[in-house]
Amino acid sequence: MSAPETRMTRQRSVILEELRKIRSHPTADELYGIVRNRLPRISLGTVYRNLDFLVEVGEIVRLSSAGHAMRFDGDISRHQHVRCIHCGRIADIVYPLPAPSVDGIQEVEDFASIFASRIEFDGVCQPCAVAG
Amino acid sequence: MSAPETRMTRQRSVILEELRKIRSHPTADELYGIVRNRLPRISLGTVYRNLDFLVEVGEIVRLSSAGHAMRFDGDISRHQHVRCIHCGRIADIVYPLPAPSVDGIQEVEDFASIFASRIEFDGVCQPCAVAG
DNA sequence: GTAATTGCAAAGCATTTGCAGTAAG
DNA sequence: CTTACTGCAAATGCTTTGCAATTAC
Repeated sequence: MSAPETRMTRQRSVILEELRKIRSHPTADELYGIVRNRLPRISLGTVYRNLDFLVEVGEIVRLSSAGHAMRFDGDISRHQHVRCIHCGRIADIVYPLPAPSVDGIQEVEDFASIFASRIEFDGVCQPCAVAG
Repeated sequence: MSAPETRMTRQRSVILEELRKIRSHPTADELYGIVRNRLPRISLGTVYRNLDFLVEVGEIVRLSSAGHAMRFDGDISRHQHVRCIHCGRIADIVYPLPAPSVDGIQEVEDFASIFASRIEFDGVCQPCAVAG
């Protein structure tokens, strides 16, 4: 039982290409709209399946937005994000401190391992601030 | 148009009481199950509405679990969380570094303000580690 | 050729909402 | 009394999934 082979379909390459081209951290549905300009018959399910696949193999990053739709980032370099608490829009942020190391942790109950950390910021984006 | 008055209903007080009593960062549905032991006729909608209200007034904290169900914390003291990437379980963590200050931020496009930050950790909880 | 992947449509879940009835103050 | 809040059930929104038809390799 070796790992199944993977195929670079047109859909997959266009999704990856478009996600890398833009900087807006789109939702699956937004990316679906963008990709449909080039592949009018693609389905939303295919977009979701390919985003899952691309996250799995580390080509893109899935951004956790609490309660809101997930967003995706084609830029896998180390950086942090600010999320607008009103509309969910996400922007990149350059934060000068190093990512918190897992070494400093003092107390955790019932966890076997901790291997990643992330700093997240909350804010209000310009359009939402103007809209009140 | 003054702010509407608020009423301390039995449902609201039991929800808050039970959430403060446990340390498991339950989902709305899990808390619904717990609260139903004392209020068998309560509805899930009421649990959601009260959790929203309690978050709004700052009595409890809503924890953003990416894509998964939201979890709630009756402990509003400053602490961080580890989330199990397999089952979503959340544990408290005592992290010694100060929360990142918003002052150090160097670059943000299109954001009017940034006012909160949070460190999150990913891990694998004991039960999931054992389960493989 | 074979099986990974697709499009489509239906299903799944967490959460929200409309409404008539209930109860807190 | 007044109106915030409740239970119920239906609706919403995002994401996943089953299946027969494609298509990459």
